[in-house]
Amino acid sequence: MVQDFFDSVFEVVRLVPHGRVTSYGAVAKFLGSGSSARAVGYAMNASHRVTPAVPAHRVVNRNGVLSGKHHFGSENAMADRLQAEGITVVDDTVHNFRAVFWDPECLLQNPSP
DNA sequence: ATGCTGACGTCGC
DNA sequence: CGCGACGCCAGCA
Repeated sequence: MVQDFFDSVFEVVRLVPHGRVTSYGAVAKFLGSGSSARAVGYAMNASHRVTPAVPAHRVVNRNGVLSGKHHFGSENAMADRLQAEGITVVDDTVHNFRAVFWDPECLLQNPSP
């Protein structure tokens, strides 16, 4: 039993591999609530006050757009971090989004400790 | 105490 | 094909 929808989101986001990104809907769907993508996004809002720090910058919308980059203190902070991990970000949008996209369901197919 | 908004996604018309 | 409305959760005025 999950303690909170937020905690679940934080855990999944923290599981995102370095150099990979995921989408709100993917996390929401993984949690079992594909309709709560919005709640996932809002969870990110509270992620900054959670420890350990949640790599919210690795979470983008379905279009691969850095929807919440405005919430990172600096508008370039999110894109800069993604590029620092090897992710190409152009015009606040993740290039080759499909290539760097990481789905939490991957854990179910490749349970890596 | 109540209501609204907000980092999305999916379905319908 | 384009646009709108709905559903979800929590924080904040």
